[in-house]
Formats: sequence, structure tokens, C-alpha cells
Amino acid sequence: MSEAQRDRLRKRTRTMTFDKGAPVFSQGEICRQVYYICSGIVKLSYLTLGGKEMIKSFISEEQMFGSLQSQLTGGESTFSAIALEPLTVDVLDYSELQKIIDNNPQTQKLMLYFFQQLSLKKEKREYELLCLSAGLRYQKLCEENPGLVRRIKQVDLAHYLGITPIALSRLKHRDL
Amino acid sequence: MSEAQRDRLRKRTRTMTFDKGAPVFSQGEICRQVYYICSGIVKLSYLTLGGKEMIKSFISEEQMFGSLQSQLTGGESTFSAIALEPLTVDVLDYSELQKIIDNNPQTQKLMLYFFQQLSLKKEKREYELLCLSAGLRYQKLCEENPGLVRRIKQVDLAHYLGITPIALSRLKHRDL
DNA sequence: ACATGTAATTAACCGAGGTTAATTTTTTGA
DNA sequence: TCAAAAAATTAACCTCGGTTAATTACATGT
Repeated sequence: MSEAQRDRLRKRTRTMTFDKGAPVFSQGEICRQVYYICSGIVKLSYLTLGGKEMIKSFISEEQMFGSLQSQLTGGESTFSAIALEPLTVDVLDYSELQKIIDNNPQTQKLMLYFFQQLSLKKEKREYELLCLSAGLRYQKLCEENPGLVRRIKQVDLAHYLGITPIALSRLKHRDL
Repeated sequence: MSEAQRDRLRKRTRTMTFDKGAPVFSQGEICRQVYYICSGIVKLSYLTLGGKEMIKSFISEEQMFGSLQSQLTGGESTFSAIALEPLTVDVLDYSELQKIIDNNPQTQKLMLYFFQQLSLKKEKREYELLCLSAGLRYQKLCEENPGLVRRIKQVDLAHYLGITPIALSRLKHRDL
């Protein structure tokens, strides 16, 4: 990306902060922004029909998030983004990004790369949900992302693993 | 895409056929091809540590498949692709596609679109695996893709839903 | 330091889905 | 059309995770 374009991007970017526990956007809203985390951590989570929470993923420093559904189809977000710690993000309209992409093959390549990586990441998650037991998923998470595990409450970890916090407590303490 | 490019693509494309039950590629192999299904249907499936099969997805006419893992990182495929019916596919090396993408913004846009849609699809699957019970997943599949359900054996449907064929039989016949 | 709210653990009970195995139904090919 | 193979169903039993609820440990702020 050229320096001029970087500048253009910077001008259109604004910084926002959120308190711990505050939603960045909520399930059912249309949210066309792209967020880049400067500090803090968010959970992306579904509220199920039965009123339970299930967590898609955690996003932390130097990572991006947003509602694909809103950005790509204009529809309502299927999930919420909630700050788990005091949060500072850089915010950009997806339409701005789109404009830059449209007349800049270099940026387009970046976006292509981003979505390829996202596809890979989602494929990995699909594998874990389909093929691993909750216990193995927890073990794997501890190995691959010990920092995250330390930073995040058990309720949220459990909902990420697809189980209840009670079940997580059980499998942590059961002899292996 | 220009007609000239279409021609170029056609020249580099070869047609292959597979018998019912034959693998197009197998878990652990490196497979850098892209496959476009002319007729037939394949399952993309994992063989788990415990020797059980879990199905990622079904791909049928006019859809594409391949190993992202191999194409993007050069690694071994994490899953197998197996024909569920006599299969005819058009095959293209990913590197060929890559070449065309690299010096053609229009194609790049197409690829970007493809990966965006793939990301959306995987996000939907993640939601279903996390938030819906096996019963609801089956119901949803029947509503959204009745053709697929008719075409595919229960063993495979069950492994796609993440349960055993016995459990699927049970929930089909239990009073609702 | 203490009190209050929040998080985590533990226990008792229940149900959905896994497992093995026997049985019936459907498909397939000679 | 009939026999053999493959697929689907059913039954009996078991395990893991869900639920409710009580208990303990941990934070937080004043």
C-alpha cells in the first residue's frame, strides 16, 4: 500500500473506546464498520433461541473484527461483539475500505489474503467442533493459546468450547 | 473475464471421472488442484484419531472444491474428498489459477468474492454446530436442502450432523 | 479489613447421544 | 426372481454433559 493511501485510510479512521462489558455492536443490528483492536479483547457471541450464549471467537490486540453478514450482504449481524476488558479500537467504514479495494489491486490482494486466512481459520474451527470432544478442545486451546486462557473467564471459555461452565470445571478437575 | 482468458483456462483444464466410492484426494496428501463438479457429488471428510469419519461438507454440481490447506500453505490436506456417485470433474492446477489472478484484477475480484462467500458459509456452519442441537440441525438441513437429504445415505448425513447413524435414525422416528 | 457481589466448584439427578449387537428393510446383481 | 450384501431400525446399557441448587473462593470498593 502506498504512503498516500495509508494517509487516506488514517484520515477516515476514528478511534473509539468501550468499557468492559459494553457491546461494540449487537446481534440484530446492521453494522458496516471494520474494527481493529489497539488494546483489549472482545468476544463475538450468539444469543441462542433458548437464551443461552455461545461464543464464536475471541479477538485481541492487532486483530480485526466486524459483521461479515452486514458488510457483504447488508443484513443484520448474526452475533454481538462485547468488550471483555477496557477496549480501544480503530474504526473504519467498510464502504471506505471497499472504495480503496476497488481501484487498487494491491489492496485487493491484501483483502483476498485476509479472507483466505479467515476461511482457513474457520475450517480449523469446524474441524475442532466436529471431531474433538470438549475435553480435547480445551486441552488444545490451553496448548495453543495459554495467554487467552489466562485472560478469559471460565464462563466465556466454556461457551467458546460449546459447553457449560459447570462442565468445564468438571473436566478441568477430573483426573486425566 | 475476457474470452481469451476463458480460452486459456479451458486449455489448462482437464476432465476426469471417478467411480462411486473412489477418493479424489485423501487426507494427508498434498493436493494443489481445484475441482469443478460437472456431475455427481462428493463428501469432504475427516478421519478422526478414533478412526471415525466426520463430514465437513457435501459438494455437488456446479460447485468447486479443493484443499485450502494445500493450496494456500502447501501443507497436506486435512481431509479426504470421496465420490458418493459416479463423478465427472474439471480439474485445474491452483498455480494456474494463481497466475491468472496475479495479473488480472477482474479475476482477483472473483476470487475475493469466492473466499468471502466461503467465509460466510463456514460462519453459518460454525453457528449451527455451536448453537443448534443435532435434531434442529437435521430439521434445518431437510428444509434448506431436501434434494441433498434424498440423495445422501444416512450414515453420511449423520456424520455431517456430527452424530452416529443410530442417533439419526432415533431422532427421525421419535415423536416431535 | 470487611462486606458485598461475582466466579468457580461440587453434588445429585436427568436426558441425549454413543456402543454393541440383533433384526428388519432395501438394494443389488446373478 | 431370488440370494447376498448393504443400509436402516430397534433394543439394552452406559457415559458425558446439562440442570438446579447449595457451597466455597475470589474480587471489588469503601
